[in-house]
Amino acid sequence: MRDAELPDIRQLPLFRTMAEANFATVTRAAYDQTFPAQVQLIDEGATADFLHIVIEGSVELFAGWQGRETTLAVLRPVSTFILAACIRDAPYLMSARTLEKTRVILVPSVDLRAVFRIDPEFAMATITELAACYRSVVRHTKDLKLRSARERLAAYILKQARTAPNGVSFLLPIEKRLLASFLGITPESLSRAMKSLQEVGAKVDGQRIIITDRRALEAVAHPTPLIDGPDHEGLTAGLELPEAGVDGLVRPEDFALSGRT
Amino acid sequence: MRDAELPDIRQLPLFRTMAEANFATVTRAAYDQTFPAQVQLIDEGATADFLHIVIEGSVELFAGWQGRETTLAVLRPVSTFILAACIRDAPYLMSARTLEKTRVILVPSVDLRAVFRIDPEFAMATITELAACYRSVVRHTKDLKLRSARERLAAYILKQARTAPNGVSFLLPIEKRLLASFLGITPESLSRAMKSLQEVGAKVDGQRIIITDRRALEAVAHPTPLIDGPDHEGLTAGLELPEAGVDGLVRPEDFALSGRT
DNA sequence: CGAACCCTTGACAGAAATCAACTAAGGTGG
DNA sequence: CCACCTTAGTTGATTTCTGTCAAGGGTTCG
Repeated sequence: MRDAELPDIRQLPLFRTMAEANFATVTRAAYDQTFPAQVQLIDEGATADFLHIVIEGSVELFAGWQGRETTLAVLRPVSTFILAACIRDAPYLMSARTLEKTRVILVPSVDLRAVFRIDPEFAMATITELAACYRSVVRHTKDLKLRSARERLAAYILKQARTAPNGVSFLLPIEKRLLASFLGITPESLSRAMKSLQEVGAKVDGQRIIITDRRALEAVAHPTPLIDGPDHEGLTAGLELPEAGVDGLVRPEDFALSGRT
Repeated sequence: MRDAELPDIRQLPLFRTMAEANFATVTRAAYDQTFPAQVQLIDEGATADFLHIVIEGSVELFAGWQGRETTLAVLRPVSTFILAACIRDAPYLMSARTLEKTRVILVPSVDLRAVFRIDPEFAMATITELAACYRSVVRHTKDLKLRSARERLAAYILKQARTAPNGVSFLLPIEKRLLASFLGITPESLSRAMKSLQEVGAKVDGQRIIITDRRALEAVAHPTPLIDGPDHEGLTAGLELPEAGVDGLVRPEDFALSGRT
């Protein structure tokens, strides 16, 4: 694989602390591949041969059953996925596909398993990473079981807004149909939920969301770190969002709506 | 703590492989406590000071939000819980309460964290355990997002039946209201779902379920290891069920119904 | 025996899915 | 450059599913 992204990977919590020699071992055997959009990287049910690391682009993790499909996470650089399946040498529970042109590093899971047997630092990092993944799914499950669709959407909007520089306006980092699937509803239901939240305190204009009444939204979502996660933790569904206003300044156009309403 | 259960704990996958000295360290600092039914052991949001191990009885893991509540798992001996929170030294995402008279070992999480830094075998076992927990929650989430309430119930029944010695009849290992909460529905909805499955192939008589048409049930549930888990893996909601016919023999009364239908 | 509590059932309300039609935006190829 | 096609998103009408509220039967336990 090419070396240009090694420093990025090395900086991941998972790889940051391991011995240099072991990092070399793992990455030497790894593949570096770039895929176009809508390529299925992983088939649910297949055996886990590679740990995947998203370097550029974005990847959807989803699962299907009886013709239905649901997305479980959307990953952006730089993050790893399907670590658990690699560890257990078990079938993937989720499929993965690229959402856009995406660069992925593939680390053979055999190498991975070999290394965290001999590198305590890496083992430690793996434990921490897995615990974080686990907690993330638990929160998602709580979200699904305790909140209604509208409440989930409100919470999602507040969560996204918190990461926005101005805290008020942001662009949806993923397509609405994908967001719907992540929230566990149909696109139609999402559309209606959005509409109903407009009357509450979230203006919607295409990809742009503008919070007009945070209090009112919070009265719907009742955000809590025990479901929505602490501020410093990344969400699974599209944080690190590409966004207008990334420079931290609030721009006039962040509040401007385009023609249609 | 008393020593009588040390061998049981030692046999847990999590502790089986670690060095004897380290096992001694961990258990020496541990508490052994017995609680009556309906005692809340853990408060969601509190910081994780102890890894818990159920020795006798059963424990419900649940979470609440805005007056609502949902159960995320029911644990029976011998199993550990809230490992992830202990590792990350983070607030518990779930509360826990005893469902009956229950004996629990409490291992201080500081000791735990100290030991898996110095014991590679224990670190390895922790990784494996966490990966299993993660996969279990992912399956639960898929169940929730991909199947309807009736389909989830059918799948649950088939799963339970597979673990029964005769494969056809078994006793619900948990109260129906608890099962409802685990499946993410109200007790009323569960009751109706049960009724509707009776016409399909699952006779219900109080706690006893008898499968009268496996094929028909499977046509509803479409069971798959990618959601329901492989045969050898334990379910989170009440496997290792206390059950008539545990000796492996099929008894006539397993098929008998009591008076009312 | 009474008081809870679990479970069930019925009637109803609300939430979300489905089916269908329509708009808008983006890309393609003539 | 424009006609055409595809796809995301919206909206409306309707059905299906699930929750809520209320009541009653049965059981357990003090």
